[in-house]
Amino acid sequence: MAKIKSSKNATKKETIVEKASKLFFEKGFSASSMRDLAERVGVEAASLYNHIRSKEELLQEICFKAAQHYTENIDAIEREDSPFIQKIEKILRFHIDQMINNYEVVQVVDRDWKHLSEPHLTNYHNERRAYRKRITAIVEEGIRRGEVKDIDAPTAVLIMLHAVSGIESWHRSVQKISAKDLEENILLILLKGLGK
Amino acid sequence: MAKIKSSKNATKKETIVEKASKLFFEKGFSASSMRDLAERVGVEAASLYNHIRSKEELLQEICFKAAQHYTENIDAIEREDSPFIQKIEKILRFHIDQMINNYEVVQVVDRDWKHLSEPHLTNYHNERRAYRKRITAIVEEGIRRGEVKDIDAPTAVLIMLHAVSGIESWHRSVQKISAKDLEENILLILLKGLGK
DNA sequence: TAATAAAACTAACGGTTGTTAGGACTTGAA
DNA sequence: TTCAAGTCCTAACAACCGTTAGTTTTATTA
Repeated sequence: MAKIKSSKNATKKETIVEKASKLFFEKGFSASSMRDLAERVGVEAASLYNHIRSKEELLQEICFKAAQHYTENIDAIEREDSPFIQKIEKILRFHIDQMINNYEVVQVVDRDWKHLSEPHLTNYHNERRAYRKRITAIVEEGIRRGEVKDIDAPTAVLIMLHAVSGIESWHRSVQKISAKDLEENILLILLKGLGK
Repeated sequence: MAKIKSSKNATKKETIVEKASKLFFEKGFSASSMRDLAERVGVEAASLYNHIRSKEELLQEICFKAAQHYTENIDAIEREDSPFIQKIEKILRFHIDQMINNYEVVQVVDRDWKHLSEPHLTNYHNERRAYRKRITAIVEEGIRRGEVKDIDAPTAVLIMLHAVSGIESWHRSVQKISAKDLEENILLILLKGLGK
Protein backbone atom coordinates (compact mmCIF):
# COMPACT_ATOMS: atom_id res chain seq x y z
CA MET A 1 0.00 0.00 0.00
CA ALA A 2 0.95 3.65 0.00
CA LYS A 3 4.46 3.49 1.30
CA ILE A 4 6.29 6.55 2.52
CA LYS A 5 8.65 7.53 -0.22
CA SER A 6 11.99 8.20 1.35
CA SER A 7 13.39 10.08 -1.61
CA LYS A 8 17.14 10.40 -1.97
CA ASN A 9 18.94 8.99 1.03
CA ALA A 10 16.65 10.38 3.68
CA THR A 11 15.21 8.39 6.54
CA LYS A 12 11.43 8.18 6.56
CA LYS A 13 11.53 10.09 9.80
CA GLU A 14 13.51 12.83 8.09
CA THR A 15 10.93 12.97 5.34
CA ILE A 16 8.19 13.38 7.90
CA VAL A 17 10.08 16.12 9.73
CA GLU A 18 10.62 17.95 6.47
CA LYS A 19 6.94 17.82 5.55
CA ALA A 20 6.08 18.87 9.08
CA SER A 21 8.30 21.93 8.78
CA LYS A 22 6.41 23.05 5.70
CA LEU A 23 3.02 22.35 7.27
CA PHE A 24 3.84 24.07 10.56
CA PHE A 25 5.19 27.03 8.62
CA GLU A 26 1.95 27.39 6.70
CA LYS A 27 -0.59 26.83 9.46
CA GLY A 28 1.36 27.10 12.70
CA PHE A 29 2.15 24.22 15.03
CA SER A 30 -1.10 24.25 17.00
CA ALA A 31 -3.37 24.58 14.00
CA SER A 32 -1.65 21.71 12.19
CA SER A 33 -3.14 18.28 12.75
CA MET A 34 -1.49 14.92 12.43
CA ARG A 35 -4.10 14.04 9.82
CA ASP A 36 -3.05 17.11 7.84
CA LEU A 37 0.52 15.98 8.02
CA ALA A 38 -0.31 12.38 7.17
CA GLU A 39 -2.09 13.47 4.03
CA ARG A 40 0.97 15.38 2.86
CA VAL A 41 3.19 12.45 3.59
CA GLY A 42 0.76 10.22 1.72
CA VAL A 43 -0.14 7.91 4.56
CA GLU A 44 -2.74 7.44 7.30
CA ALA A 45 -2.23 9.42 10.50
CA ALA A 46 -1.72 6.36 12.63
CA SER A 47 1.11 5.16 10.39
CA LEU A 48 3.22 8.16 11.29
CA TYR A 49 3.64 6.72 14.76
CA ASN A 50 5.81 3.92 13.40
CA HIS A 51 8.45 6.60 12.82
CA ILE A 52 7.89 9.24 15.46
CA ARG A 53 6.86 9.22 19.09
CA SER A 54 4.55 12.24 19.13
CA LYS A 55 3.58 15.43 17.39
CA GLU A 56 5.74 17.36 19.76
CA GLU A 57 8.77 15.30 18.92
CA LEU A 58 8.54 16.79 15.44
CA LEU A 59 8.74 20.27 16.89
CA GLN A 60 11.68 19.24 19.06
CA GLU A 61 13.45 17.80 16.06
CA ILE A 62 12.94 21.01 14.13
CA CYS A 63 13.95 23.35 16.94
CA PHE A 64 17.04 21.58 18.18
CA LYS A 65 18.43 20.74 14.76
CA ALA A 66 18.16 24.41 13.83
CA ALA A 67 19.74 25.44 17.13
CA GLN A 68 22.66 23.14 16.52
CA HIS A 69 23.15 24.62 13.10
CA TYR A 70 23.28 28.12 14.53
CA THR A 71 25.64 27.08 17.29
CA GLU A 72 28.06 25.49 14.87
CA ASN A 73 28.17 28.67 12.87
CA ILE A 74 28.95 30.93 15.80
CA ASP A 75 31.54 28.45 17.02
CA ALA A 76 33.40 28.98 13.78
CA ILE A 77 33.03 32.73 13.88
CA GLU A 78 34.30 32.99 17.43
CA ARG A 79 37.39 31.01 16.48
CA GLU A 80 38.18 33.39 13.64
CA ASP A 81 40.80 36.08 14.08
CA SER A 82 39.20 38.92 12.19
CA PRO A 83 37.92 42.42 12.97
CA PHE A 84 34.83 42.30 15.14
CA ILE A 85 32.77 44.31 12.74
CA GLN A 86 33.54 41.60 10.22
CA LYS A 87 32.40 38.92 12.63
CA ILE A 88 29.13 40.75 13.02
CA GLU A 89 28.85 40.95 9.28
CA LYS A 90 29.36 37.22 8.99
CA ILE A 91 26.72 36.50 11.59
CA LEU A 92 24.30 38.67 9.67
CA ARG A 93 25.14 36.99 6.39
CA PHE A 94 24.55 33.60 7.93
CA HIS A 95 21.16 34.66 9.25
CA ILE A 96 20.20 36.16 5.92
CA ASP A 97 21.24 32.98 4.13
CA GLN A 98 19.17 30.90 6.51
CA MET A 99 16.18 33.14 6.05
CA ILE A 100 16.44 32.83 2.29
CA ASN A 101 17.21 29.14 1.94
CA ASN A 102 15.73 27.60 5.07
CA TYR A 103 12.97 30.01 5.93
CA GLU A 104 10.28 27.48 6.76
CA VAL A 105 12.33 25.98 9.55
CA VAL A 106 13.56 29.35 10.80
CA GLN A 107 10.07 30.76 10.98
CA VAL A 108 8.58 27.72 12.67
CA VAL A 109 11.29 27.75 15.29
CA ASP A 110 10.86 31.47 15.91
CA ARG A 111 7.09 31.37 16.10
CA ASP A 112 6.37 28.03 17.72
CA TRP A 113 9.22 27.11 20.05
CA LYS A 114 7.04 28.22 22.94
CA HIS A 115 4.87 25.17 22.33
CA LEU A 116 7.64 22.85 23.42
CA SER A 117 6.88 21.12 26.70
CA GLU A 118 9.22 20.76 29.64
CA PRO A 119 12.05 20.04 29.90
CA HIS A 120 12.65 20.87 26.26
CA LEU A 121 11.11 24.29 26.65
CA THR A 122 13.61 25.34 29.28
CA ASN A 123 16.46 23.71 27.40
CA TYR A 124 15.63 25.51 24.23
CA HIS A 125 15.08 28.80 26.02
CA ASN A 126 18.52 28.53 27.58
CA GLU A 127 20.16 27.72 24.26
CA ARG A 128 18.48 30.72 22.74
CA ARG A 129 19.66 33.07 25.45
CA ALA A 130 23.17 31.64 25.35
CA TYR A 131 23.29 32.19 21.60
CA ARG A 132 22.23 35.79 21.91
CA LYS A 133 24.72 36.32 24.70
CA ARG A 134 27.56 35.12 22.51
CA ILE A 135 26.60 37.59 19.81
CA THR A 136 26.25 40.31 22.41
CA ALA A 137 29.78 39.59 23.59
CA ILE A 138 31.08 40.03 20.05
CA VAL A 139 29.26 43.33 19.67
CA GLU A 140 30.60 44.53 23.01
CA GLU A 141 34.14 43.66 22.10
CA GLY A 142 33.60 45.50 18.83
CA ILE A 143 32.56 48.55 20.80
CA ARG A 144 35.54 48.27 23.13
CA ARG A 145 37.89 48.21 20.16
CA GLY A 146 36.21 51.17 18.55
CA GLU A 147 35.00 49.21 15.54
CA VAL A 148 31.38 49.52 16.50
CA LYS A 149 29.34 52.54 17.58
CA ASP A 150 28.81 52.93 21.30
CA ILE A 151 25.32 51.48 21.55
CA ASP A 152 23.56 49.17 23.94
CA ALA A 153 24.80 45.79 22.75
CA PRO A 154 21.78 43.64 23.77
CA THR A 155 19.48 46.06 21.98
CA ALA A 156 21.67 45.93 18.89
CA VAL A 157 21.53 42.14 18.89
CA LEU A 158 17.75 42.09 19.16
CA ILE A 159 17.49 44.48 16.26
CA MET A 160 19.95 42.59 14.09
CA LEU A 161 18.29 39.24 14.55
CA HIS A 162 14.74 40.45 14.08
CA ALA A 163 15.53 42.80 11.23
CA VAL A 164 16.71 39.81 9.26
CA SER A 165 13.68 37.71 10.14
CA GLY A 166 11.56 40.39 8.50
CA ILE A 167 12.73 39.40 5.05
CA GLU A 168 10.74 36.20 5.28
CA SER A 169 8.03 37.97 3.31
CA TRP A 170 10.57 38.64 0.57
CA HIS A 171 9.70 35.18 -0.74
CA ARG A 172 6.17 36.28 -1.49
CA SER A 173 7.08 39.74 -2.71
CA VAL A 174 6.07 40.54 -6.28
CA GLN A 175 8.96 42.58 -7.59
CA LYS A 176 11.71 40.55 -6.01
CA ILE A 177 15.19 41.97 -5.91
CA SER A 178 17.87 39.33 -6.19
CA ALA A 179 18.95 37.46 -3.09
CA LYS A 180 22.41 38.99 -3.40
CA ASP A 181 21.08 42.54 -3.66
CA LEU A 182 18.80 41.86 -0.74
CA GLU A 183 21.73 40.73 1.35
CA GLU A 184 23.85 43.75 0.48
CA ASN A 185 20.98 46.13 1.19
CA ILE A 186 20.41 44.65 4.59
CA LEU A 187 24.05 44.87 5.51
CA LEU A 188 24.28 48.42 4.25
CA ILE A 189 21.26 49.46 6.29
CA LEU A 190 22.30 47.73 9.49
CA LEU A 191 25.98 48.65 9.35
CA LYS A 192 25.74 52.16 7.90
CA GLY A 193 22.17 53.17 8.68
CA LEU A 194 19.33 54.62 6.67
CA GLY A 195 20.34 58.26 6.94
CA LYS A 196 22.91 59.94 4.74
CA MET B 1 -23.38 34.74 40.20
CA ALA B 2 -20.02 35.59 38.78
CA LYS B 3 -20.73 38.64 36.73
CA ILE B 4 -18.23 39.99 34.27
CA LYS B 5 -16.63 42.97 35.95
CA SER B 6 -16.58 45.77 33.45
CA SER B 7 -13.95 47.80 35.26
CA LYS B 8 -13.72 51.50 34.50
CA ASN B 9 -16.03 52.47 31.69
CA ALA B 10 -15.33 49.53 29.42
CA THR B 11 -17.98 47.45 27.72
CA LYS B 12 -18.04 43.83 28.75
CA LYS B 13 -17.12 42.98 25.20
CA GLU B 14 -14.09 45.25 25.49
CA THR B 15 -13.09 43.49 28.68
CA ILE B 16 -13.31 40.15 26.91
CA VAL B 17 -11.26 41.38 23.96
CA GLU B 18 -8.63 42.70 26.33
CA LYS B 19 -8.35 39.41 28.18
CA ALA B 20 -8.29 37.60 24.85
CA SER B 21 -5.36 39.71 23.68
CA LYS B 22 -3.37 38.66 26.72
CA LEU B 23 -4.33 35.01 26.35
CA PHE B 24 -3.62 34.89 22.63
CA PHE B 25 -0.30 36.60 23.25
CA GLU B 26 0.71 33.97 25.78
CA LYS B 27 -0.50 30.82 24.04
CA GLY B 28 -1.22 31.82 20.47
CA PHE B 29 -4.65 32.05 18.90
CA SER B 30 -5.03 28.41 17.92
CA ALA B 31 -3.79 27.00 21.20
CA SER B 32 -6.13 29.23 23.21
CA SER B 33 -9.53 27.77 24.03
CA MET B 34 -12.72 29.56 24.82
CA ARG B 35 -12.76 27.74 28.16
CA ASP B 36 -9.29 29.18 28.86
CA LEU B 37 -10.58 32.62 28.08
CA ALA B 38 -13.76 32.16 30.07
CA GLU B 39 -11.78 31.22 33.15
CA ARG B 40 -9.70 34.39 32.90
CA VAL B 41 -12.81 36.47 32.47
CA GLY B 42 -14.35 34.70 35.46
CA VAL B 43 -17.31 33.15 33.71
CA GLU B 44 -18.43 29.95 31.97
CA ALA B 45 -17.45 29.56 28.32
CA ALA B 46 -21.02 29.64 27.08
CA SER B 47 -21.60 32.99 28.76
CA LEU B 48 -19.07 34.67 26.54
CA TYR B 49 -21.47 34.24 23.65
CA ASN B 50 -23.85 36.78 25.15
CA HIS B 51 -21.21 39.36 24.20
CA ILE B 52 -19.38 38.02 21.17
CA ARG B 53 -20.37 36.07 18.09
CA SER B 54 -17.38 33.74 17.81
CA LYS B 55 -13.79 33.13 18.79
CA GLU B 56 -12.68 34.53 15.49
CA GLU B 57 -14.55 37.75 16.04
CA LEU B 58 -12.15 38.38 18.90
CA LEU B 59 -9.21 38.07 16.53
CA GLN B 60 -10.92 40.36 14.04
CA GLU B 61 -11.54 42.91 16.75
CA ILE B 62 -7.89 42.83 17.78
CA CYS B 63 -6.47 42.96 14.27
CA PHE B 64 -8.65 45.67 12.80
CA LYS B 65 -8.56 47.96 15.81
CA ALA B 66 -4.78 47.81 15.70
CA ALA B 67 -4.76 48.41 11.96
CA GLN B 68 -6.94 51.47 12.38
CA HIS B 69 -4.60 52.80 15.01
CA TYR B 70 -1.62 52.43 12.68
CA THR B 71 -3.48 53.99 9.79
CA GLU B 72 -4.44 57.03 11.81
CA ASN B 73 -0.84 57.55 12.75
CA ILE B 74 0.49 57.44 9.21
CA ASP B 75 -2.34 59.69 8.07
CA ALA B 76 -1.01 62.33 10.43
CA ILE B 77 2.59 61.81 9.40
CA GLU B 78 1.81 62.08 5.72
CA ARG B 79 0.04 65.37 6.32
CA GLU B 80 3.07 66.82 8.07
CA ASP B 81 5.43 69.12 6.23
CA SER B 82 8.75 68.00 7.61
CA PRO B 83 11.95 66.43 6.27
CA PHE B 84 11.35 62.87 5.15
CA ILE B 85 14.04 61.47 7.36
CA GLN B 86 12.08 62.98 10.23
CA LYS B 87 8.89 61.34 9.03
CA ILE B 88 10.68 58.01 9.05
CA GLU B 89 11.90 58.74 12.53
CA LYS B 90 8.36 59.44 13.68
CA ILE B 91 7.08 56.22 12.20
CA LEU B 92 9.79 54.35 14.02
CA ARG B 93 9.03 56.10 17.29
CA PHE B 94 5.38 55.23 16.95
CA HIS B 95 6.16 51.57 16.34
CA ILE B 96 8.56 51.50 19.27
CA ASP B 97 5.96 53.08 21.50
CA GLN B 98 3.39 50.53 20.44
CA MET B 99 5.80 47.69 21.06
CA ILE B 100 6.53 48.97 24.54
CA ASN B 101 3.04 49.92 25.65
CA ASN B 102 0.77 47.70 23.60
CA TYR B 103 2.96 44.74 22.85
CA GLU B 104 0.42 42.00 23.51
CA VAL B 105 -1.86 43.28 20.79
CA VAL B 106 0.98 44.02 18.39
CA GLN B 107 2.44 40.56 18.76
CA VAL B 108 -0.89 38.78 18.43
CA VAL B 109 -1.69 40.69 15.28
CA ASP B 110 1.72 40.00 13.80
CA ARG B 111 1.74 36.31 14.64
CA ASP B 112 -1.89 35.29 14.27
CA TRP B 113 -3.53 37.45 11.62
CA LYS B 114 -3.18 34.54 9.21
CA HIS B 115 -5.84 32.71 11.19
CA LEU B 116 -8.50 35.18 10.10
CA SER B 117 -11.03 33.64 7.74
CA GLU B 118 -12.26 35.11 4.50
CA PRO B 119 -13.15 37.77 3.70
CA HIS B 120 -11.37 39.31 6.68
CA LEU B 121 -8.13 37.60 5.79
CA THR B 122 -7.96 39.27 2.40
CA ASN B 123 -9.11 42.58 3.84
CA TYR B 124 -6.46 42.56 6.50
CA HIS B 125 -3.78 41.43 4.08
CA ASN B 126 -4.61 44.33 1.79
CA GLU B 127 -4.54 46.81 4.65
CA ARG B 128 -1.17 45.51 5.66
CA ARG B 129 0.29 45.82 2.22
CA ALA B 130 -1.18 49.28 1.76
CA TYR B 131 0.35 50.39 5.03
CA ARG B 132 3.77 49.15 4.05
CA LYS B 133 3.42 50.78 0.67
CA ARG B 134 2.75 54.14 2.25
CA ILE B 135 5.90 53.86 4.33
CA THR B 136 7.81 52.72 1.28
CA ALA B 137 6.66 55.82 -0.57
CA ILE B 138 7.99 58.00 2.22
CA VAL B 139 11.34 56.25 2.17
CA GLU B 140 11.53 56.58 -1.61
CA GLU B 141 10.79 60.29 -1.47
CA GLY B 142 13.47 60.58 1.19
CA ILE B 143 15.93 58.93 -1.18
CA ARG B 144 14.90 61.18 -4.06
CA ARG B 145 15.52 64.27 -1.93
CA GLY B 146 18.89 62.96 -0.80
CA GLU B 147 17.87 62.68 2.86
CA VAL B 148 18.06 58.93 2.85
CA LYS B 149 20.76 56.57 1.60
CA ASP B 150 20.16 55.03 -1.81
CA ILE B 151 18.84 51.67 -0.69
CA ASP B 152 16.04 49.40 -1.84
CA ALA B 153 13.06 51.02 -0.14
CA PRO B 154 10.85 47.94 0.32
CA THR B 155 13.75 46.11 1.94
CA ALA B 156 14.37 49.06 4.22
CA VAL B 157 10.74 49.05 5.30
CA LEU B 158 10.76 45.34 6.07
CA ILE B 159 13.86 45.80 8.17
CA MET B 160 12.53 48.82 10.02
CA LEU B 161 9.27 47.21 10.96
CA HIS B 162 10.70 43.89 12.02
CA ALA B 163 13.69 45.33 13.80
CA VAL B 164 11.30 47.12 16.12
CA SER B 165 9.15 44.06 16.69
CA GLY B 166 12.26 42.35 18.05
CA ILE B 167 12.22 44.44 21.19
CA GLU B 168 9.17 42.58 22.39
CA SER B 169 11.53 40.45 24.46
CA TRP B 170 12.81 43.61 26.13
CA HIS B 171 9.87 43.24 28.52
CA ARG B 172 11.30 40.00 29.85
CA SER B 173 14.92 41.11 29.80
CA VAL B 174 16.71 41.06 33.12
CA GLN B 175 18.90 44.13 33.00
CA LYS B 176 16.40 46.41 31.38
CA ILE B 177 17.57 49.68 29.95
CA SER B 178 14.99 52.43 30.22
CA ALA B 179 12.31 52.69 27.58
CA LYS B 180 13.71 56.06 26.53
CA ASP B 181 17.26 54.73 26.16
CA LEU B 182 15.91 51.77 24.25
CA GLU B 183 14.13 54.07 21.84
CA GLU B 184 17.19 56.24 21.26
CA ASN B 185 19.40 53.21 20.72
CA ILE B 186 17.07 51.77 18.13
CA LEU B 187 16.88 55.03 16.24
CA LEU B 188 20.63 55.45 16.38
CA ILE B 189 21.21 51.98 15.01
CA LEU B 190 18.64 52.17 12.25
CA LEU B 191 19.40 55.71 11.14
CA LYS B 192 23.18 55.76 11.60
CA GLY B 193 24.09 52.07 11.56
CA LEU B 194 26.14 49.84 13.79
CA GLY B 195 29.54 50.63 12.28
CA LYS B 196 31.64 53.63 13.17
C1' DT C 1 -43.30 45.67 43.38
C1' DA C 2 -44.05 43.65 39.10
C1' DA C 3 -42.48 43.23 34.42
C1' DT C 4 -38.80 43.16 31.17
C1' DA C 5 -34.24 42.80 29.51
C1' DA C 6 -29.54 41.32 30.17
C1' DA C 7 -26.41 38.01 31.33
C1' DA C 8 -25.25 34.18 33.78
C1' DC C 9 -25.77 29.00 34.33
C1' DT C 10 -25.97 23.72 33.07
C1' DA C 11 -26.09 20.39 29.64
C1' DA C 12 -25.17 18.85 25.53
C1' DC C 13 -24.29 18.74 20.32
C1' DG C 14 -21.34 17.19 16.52
C1' DG C 15 -16.83 17.37 15.17
C1' DT C 16 -11.75 17.12 15.73
C1' DT C 17 -7.74 16.14 18.32
C1' DG C 18 -3.46 13.11 19.41
C1' DT C 19 -2.77 8.60 20.06
C1' DT C 20 -3.25 3.35 20.69
C1' DA C 21 -4.60 -1.50 19.61
C1' DG C 22 -4.61 -5.12 16.66
C1' DG C 23 -4.34 -7.20 12.41
C1' DA C 24 -2.65 -7.56 7.41
C1' DC C 25 0.82 -7.13 4.14
C1' DT C 26 5.73 -6.32 2.39
C1' DT C 27 10.41 -6.75 2.63
C1' DG C 28 14.99 -8.76 3.39
C1' DA C 29 17.80 -12.31 5.42
C1' DA C 30 18.64 -17.15 6.52
C1' DT D 1 10.77 -20.98 1.63
C1' DT D 2 10.26 -19.59 6.02
C1' DC D 3 10.67 -16.38 9.64
C1' DA D 4 11.06 -11.89 11.66
C1' DA D 5 11.03 -7.16 11.38
C1' DG D 6 9.14 -3.27 9.57
C1' DT D 7 5.39 -0.60 8.00
C1' DC D 8 0.97 -0.02 6.57
C1' DC D 9 -4.11 -0.24 7.44
C1' DT D 10 -8.83 0.25 9.93
C1' DA D 11 -11.17 1.16 14.02
C1' DA D 12 -11.56 3.27 17.95
C1' DC D 13 -10.48 5.69 22.44
C1' DA D 14 -10.97 9.56 25.56
C1' DA D 15 -10.36 14.28 25.73
C1' DC D 16 -11.25 18.62 24.10
C1' DC D 17 -13.02 21.94 20.69
C1' DG D 18 -16.37 25.97 19.41
C1' DT D 19 -20.90 26.64 19.83
C1' DT D 20 -26.16 26.23 20.75
C1' DA D 21 -30.40 25.42 23.47
C1' DG D 22 -32.94 26.06 27.25
C1' DT D 23 -33.30 27.70 31.91
C1' DT D 24 -32.37 30.48 35.90
C1' DT D 25 -30.54 34.40 38.06
C1' DT D 26 -29.54 39.31 38.24
C1' DA D 27 -30.23 44.13 36.98
C1' DT D 28 -33.12 47.77 35.13
C1' DT D 29 -37.12 50.23 34.57
C1' DA D 30 -42.01 51.40 35.15
